[in-house]
Amino acid sequence: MDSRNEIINAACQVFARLGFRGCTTRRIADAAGVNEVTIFRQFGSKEALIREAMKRTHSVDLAPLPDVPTNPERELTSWSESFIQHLRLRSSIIRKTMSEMEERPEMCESASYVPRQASADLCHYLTALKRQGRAAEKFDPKTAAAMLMGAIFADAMGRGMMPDVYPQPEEKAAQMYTRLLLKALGVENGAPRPTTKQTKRAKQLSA
Amino acid sequence: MDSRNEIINAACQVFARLGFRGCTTRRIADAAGVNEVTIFRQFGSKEALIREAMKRTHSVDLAPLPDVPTNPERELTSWSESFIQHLRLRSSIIRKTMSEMEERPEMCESASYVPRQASADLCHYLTALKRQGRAAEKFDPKTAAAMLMGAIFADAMGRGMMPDVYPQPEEKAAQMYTRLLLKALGVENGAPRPTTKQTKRAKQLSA
DNA sequence: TGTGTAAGCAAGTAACTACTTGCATCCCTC
DNA sequence: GAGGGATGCAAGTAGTTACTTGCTTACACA
Repeated sequence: MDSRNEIINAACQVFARLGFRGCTTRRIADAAGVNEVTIFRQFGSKEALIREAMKRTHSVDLAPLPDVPTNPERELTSWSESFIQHLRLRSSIIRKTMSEMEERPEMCESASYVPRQASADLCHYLTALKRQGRAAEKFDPKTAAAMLMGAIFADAMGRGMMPDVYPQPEEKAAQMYTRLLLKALGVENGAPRPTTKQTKRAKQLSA
Repeated sequence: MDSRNEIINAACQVFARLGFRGCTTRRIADAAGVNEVTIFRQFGSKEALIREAMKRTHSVDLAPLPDVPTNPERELTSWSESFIQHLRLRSSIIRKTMSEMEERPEMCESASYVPRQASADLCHYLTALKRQGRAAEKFDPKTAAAMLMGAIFADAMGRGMMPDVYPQPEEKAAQMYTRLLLKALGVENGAPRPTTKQTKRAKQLSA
């Protein structure tokens, strides 16, 4: 039962390098150190194998974002950093998947799980930030989330190809995007700004 | 000499749909309404044909951005809109190119021309904006440019796959990203804010 | 009217593709 | 030690791939 795992891992690697058409059963077998026939005995067909391999690579858990923001810059920065790292580690396979998706729409479901989850988490956090009255500017959480995630995604996909287009140093990029976003939202790192409701309470407290 | 053009166009279409490995000479010939042998007589090899086809698809001129900003919101929004439209029209071929690039690095040069140009134009504009003293916040032009372009790029690539993750309506997305960026930079649409140098002159003038 | 050039067509090459079959070998378990 | 399941190996199938060759047709130009 171990060869099964090795085959799936090998399939992931070869797929990331060469895409669906390029990852032939022979190449997968070579990479797995296994006879080509074993693949067909284990999975029935190349398509079934790739389906399993994709299911595995795309089921990942993201770093969580707190339900109640306390330090937006720190919390968002560390989320952004873990997200960009996730994308960078998988940039090859993500590129391949995005390119195959039109031809093989069944890949879409598993592949879109992570970005959907990330977007939902981020939107939820930004909405909480807004409700806390910490944002000086009006903004649409979905647009803001798409902006930050888009910047991170493009960086992870494009930096290898055009390093001079993206901010330096690479390790600070996620932080820089995050800070820029927080400025757009008018979020400072101090205590929540009073909302109209909170104002009375705040005044009473300070009196 | 006309069949040459039709072959190149067909090659672009088939490549956009199926990528390098999927765009077989037979399929290209069918799409061009031409005998397969003609391809080899005209271009010598499939690789040479694809090279020419890529050269053609990636040589595009972008909407210009003025050297001297006057109305940042209007100017940047219309630039963003033309950029996102450019990417949307070519999303299939861009996805394919990005996915093939690791395997065929020679594609990189022609494919990276447009985003490099766009980044340079945008950086130049944002730097001018800064020098004019119109930005209330300090910012790194390259980071800001990467952020806006990243948001636009991710939208153009990802909306088809996950429409609910991106801001609605689609036609306003570029504008929304642009506005968010301008807020991050602290740019208002009025006259340039005085810089320290300009302050004296401004005071003299107003006195 | 003759000539050159671009194209079509039919056929064929060698390599590769996913996938199958038959048989030998291993190791685990009863 | 016998049986069974997983694996390896050699061979083969039918289809596809890029690319070639030889011959024919069509049109343009002189």
